[in-house]
Amino acid sequence: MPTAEPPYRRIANDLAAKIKTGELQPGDKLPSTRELAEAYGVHMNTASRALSLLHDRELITGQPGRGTYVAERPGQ
Amino acid sequence: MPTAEPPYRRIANDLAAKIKTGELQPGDKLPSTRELAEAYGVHMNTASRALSLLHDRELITGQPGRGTYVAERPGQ
Amino acid sequence: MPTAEPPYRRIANDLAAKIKTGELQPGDKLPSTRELAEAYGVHMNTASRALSLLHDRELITGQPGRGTYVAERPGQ
Amino acid sequence: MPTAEPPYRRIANDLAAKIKTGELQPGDKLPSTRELAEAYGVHMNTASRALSLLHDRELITGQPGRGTYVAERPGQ
DNA sequence: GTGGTCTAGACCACT
DNA sequence: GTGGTCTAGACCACC
Repeated sequence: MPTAEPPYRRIANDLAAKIKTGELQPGDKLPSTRELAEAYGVHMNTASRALSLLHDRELITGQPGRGTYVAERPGQ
Repeated sequence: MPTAEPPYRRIANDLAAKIKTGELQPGDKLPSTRELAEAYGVHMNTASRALSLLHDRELITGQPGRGTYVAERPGQ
Repeated sequence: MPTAEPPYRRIANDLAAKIKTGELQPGDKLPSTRELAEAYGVHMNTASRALSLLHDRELITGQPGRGTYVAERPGQ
Repeated sequence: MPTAEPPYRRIANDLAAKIKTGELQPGDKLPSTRELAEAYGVHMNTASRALSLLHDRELITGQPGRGTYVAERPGQ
């Protein structure tokens, strides 16, 4: 059995999918780290890592503490 | 004698070792922050920081108010 | 109103954004822990924790007593 | 130009090389996180990550806080 | 009960 | 001066 997806990737991929399908539109505000942690039932550190990953992929922008938003050209 | 390991890391590594050796099994509940603090003779803050480190390493999971548990795939 | 982002994360993300946008360049010196604490109106501990997060993300480098600097390859 | 090696990998590889060449023998005690951080001029978080990597590769064993040691059969 | 966070003030080691 | 850590005590939200 292959290694399962780590939680932070699961969350990141979930959000990425919502962006891809248009459920989350460019410019939309994402939940805060704390809200994500509660929503997905994980530790704040895990939620933070998920957001960090999306930031790296340039799917989201902004200062997460002041509000994280879906990038205007997600995936460039 | 060179500078020693700080207590919060000592505690974190101690728990990590117990997970690695199987003394703590995936799904097992860890002692509460307060219990850990008492067991190691440190302040709650210090014990909390140790647990935070293990969260980062994805060795443990759990959310506030529900306790802390050994991750299902510790170390991925 | 849902629970907000904790200050130490807000500060960390704020600094991370400045690095990402280039407002803070690789090699630049960051404000000291004490300066950050004053600037954001928080305790030194809180500012220190924010910097620790950025260390984990490899966005900043430096050792005790020498100041903190933007990493050469922020975000790898 | 290819992405440079992140510091924590550089340190991990450095230690791994010392184990491979026999400069560090099975059973030898490794420096503490703090000592490693000082020796390599990096943050404690970075040194900690390097040790964690070696632990994952089973090159080292033990509870790092109580002392980390070169594994008896490094690389298995 | 649980974990998470903040302030306050102190100490240490290194530059 | 710098960053890193610890204690002490408090508060919050969720179960």
